[in-house]
Amino acid sequence: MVKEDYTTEERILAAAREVFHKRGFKGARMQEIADTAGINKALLHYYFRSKENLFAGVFAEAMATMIGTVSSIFMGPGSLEEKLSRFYEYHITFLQQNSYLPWFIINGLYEQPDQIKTLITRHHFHPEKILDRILAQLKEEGIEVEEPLQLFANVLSLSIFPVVAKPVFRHVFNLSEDEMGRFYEERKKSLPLFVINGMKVKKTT
Amino acid sequence: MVKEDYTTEERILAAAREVFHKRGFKGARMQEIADTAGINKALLHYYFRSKENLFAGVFAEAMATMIGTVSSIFMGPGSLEEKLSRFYEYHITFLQQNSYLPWFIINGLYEQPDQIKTLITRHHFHPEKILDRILAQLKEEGIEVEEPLQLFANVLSLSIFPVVAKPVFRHVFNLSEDEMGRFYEERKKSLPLFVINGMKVKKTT
DNA sequence: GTCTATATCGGGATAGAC
DNA sequence: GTCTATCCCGATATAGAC
Repeated sequence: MVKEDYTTEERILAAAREVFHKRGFKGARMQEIADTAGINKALLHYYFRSKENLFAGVFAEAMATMIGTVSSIFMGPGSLEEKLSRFYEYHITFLQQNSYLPWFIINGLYEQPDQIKTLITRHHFHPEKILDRILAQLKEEGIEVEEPLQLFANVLSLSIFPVVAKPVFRHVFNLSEDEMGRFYEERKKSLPLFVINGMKVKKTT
Repeated sequence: MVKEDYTTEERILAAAREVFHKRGFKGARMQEIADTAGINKALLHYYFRSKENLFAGVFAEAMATMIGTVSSIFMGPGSLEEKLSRFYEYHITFLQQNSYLPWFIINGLYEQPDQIKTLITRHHFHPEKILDRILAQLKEEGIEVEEPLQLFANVLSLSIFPVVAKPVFRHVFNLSEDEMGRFYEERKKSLPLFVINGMKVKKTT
């Protein structure tokens, strides 16, 4: 699972990433991380003083990766529809390859709220600024979004939730891995239009 | 937190529900459940042999509740639009009052997949049959849904995810409890139209 | 049925040899 | 830098008195 020709520290981090993503903070065992890295527990504590330390690194990386994939497409050029197409194509593919990531992040915020909040602040994650820039860009294109936060929530819910809830879907509808794969492929195609159409007609309250 | 005039067993179950919902299986401590119920640890094991037993009851109940709220509205009368309106009004309100529930269910399936699958089977939960009946009903109303599973995923993602990800939203956008409340109120109103419009135009592939 | 006290074990962390 | 052996706490579970 973990390649041979990396430094010990790199192998530990790779192992920690794998185990934490799969099991969350409380579920992860230092023993399993050590085994995955092909070393022993003592060495974990030699490189990283505590489980918290090890987790912090993995979580910050996960957060940065997630924010990166969400923002990268929208910061580029193109109309909203083009961006949504590229976004869902890119983001759902990414999520399929990292299906534990959103669960890991949400779970982290439930399990270790204070620690995580400190991390978010320390690492200067500012997704709200990215949203602002996206909105400004849309405004230039003549698209005025009434409720940015709602749109933001809608766009992300539609891609992230079905990946997080994958075990529920798989089991409840008794789907194979292949069928789940087709399900996600279909979503990449149908979601952009779904969102665009949903936005178009505004309610007069 | 837990009323006085219930039987000990009821008080234990109420306490277990509260603690498991908040902390998940691994995060929950038998001590905390005992304290919440106003008794001691030994008595937990007298009524329920193990932590697993206690969890099983709570999880089955959560599953049933969740499926119940999702299906109840759609099984009733009315057009799809009416149902969506009532559904989101009812479901998001329910989720606000039980914000740990979806996280608890998803988390349970990540933490204890085998145990949970057994539970789902044993308790005869069949949400896919409910979906079938809803689709049949829609067909009678002249509404043909091309991809039922996609629609199902879309409808649920939009209500559940923003509640599960509440801690992320709150922290990232620095929102107060009141602001989150208004955010959810706004969703109840805007989502039905968002979904209806999203469905209307079909892509010609 | 309910309690106090205790057994038992898993898991994070440390000591110390090499 | 890496290992073995061990400490020690926290948590589930049980024994046994009342």
